[in-house]
Amino acid sequence: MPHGHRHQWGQKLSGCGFRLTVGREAIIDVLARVDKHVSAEDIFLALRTDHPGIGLTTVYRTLELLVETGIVAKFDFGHGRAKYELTEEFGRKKHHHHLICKRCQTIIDYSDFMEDELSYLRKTEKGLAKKYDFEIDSHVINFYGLCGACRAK
Amino acid sequence: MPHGHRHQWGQKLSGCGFRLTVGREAIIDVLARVDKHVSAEDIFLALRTDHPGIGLTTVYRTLELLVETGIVAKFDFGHGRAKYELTEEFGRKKHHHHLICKRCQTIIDYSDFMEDELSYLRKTEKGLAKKYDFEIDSHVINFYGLCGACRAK
DNA sequence: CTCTCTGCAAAATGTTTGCACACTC
DNA sequence: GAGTGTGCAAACATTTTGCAGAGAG
Repeated sequence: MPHGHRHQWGQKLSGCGFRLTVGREAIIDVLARVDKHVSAEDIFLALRTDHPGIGLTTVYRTLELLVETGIVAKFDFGHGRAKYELTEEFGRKKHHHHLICKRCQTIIDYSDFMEDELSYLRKTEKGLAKKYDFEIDSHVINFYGLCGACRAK
Repeated sequence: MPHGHRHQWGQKLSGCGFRLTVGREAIIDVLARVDKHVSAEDIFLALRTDHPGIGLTTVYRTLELLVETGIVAKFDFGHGRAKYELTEEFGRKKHHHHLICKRCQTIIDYSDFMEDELSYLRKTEKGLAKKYDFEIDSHVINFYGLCGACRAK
């Protein structure tokens, strides 16, 4: 099932003049398996079992490459470490946004209410692009607050 | 003119059991003067002339305190350093969002199109709060892309 | 006078870089 | 075989912490 995607990113990488290496494949595999935001270290640790040879440096360098080529998206939630996940085009996960608990720092991904978002975004992006001469290609929407568990305390 | 605000945050701080020190006042003054996102180091450097005694450590500790008490908002745009600015309640700046250039990392604040946003947010926040048992108190909306100058190159 | 706040230096954290060797194409 | 990719160690940048002394209430 993931083979369609695998070929996709393989083509993308070699199409951009980058080589398909064992390390890169393993890193993308981890991202595809976990299906949530992970840090570079998360990936590094996940690789320890099957690919103990891959160093943290390679993980960082590969992630940078994947972000450049649009295979991976990088997020910074302000908790000290960057998080990464496959983009909509290359992963299984559909477009989503974040609910971030200020206390326990849990991040909930949601894909609800996207119809409302769509109409708002279309108008806003169009207006902003025109007014500020800015070509918008992506957006991040985060809601901050307290999750139920933290409020209960 | 800034005195109304000054008293506001002074009361907030002492009300929370924190002391009003020269350093804290100077740091909030910088934030009030610059009226844009600044890093801890930006503040530290801005203080070098009038308050050379204030160390970077104090800036960090004060900012943490101000974020806790809701006087300052902390942003992380993923460019390595956190940025701070006075919250809507304590600063002159009204509610805004960000346009971030992926190439030159310029951040444009905009306050346009807020009417469209308001209706979208009201619906979405309400729906999310209910579905995920989450008490939302703030949000961040960032648009990423290329500014006119970078596109011209 | 008490207790918080502060500067300094050092530590901790996350990420990047230099270099020689390894592997892909 | 040519040239990109990699591991390791060291460098780097930002932020945090320990401690003794200074300052606010």
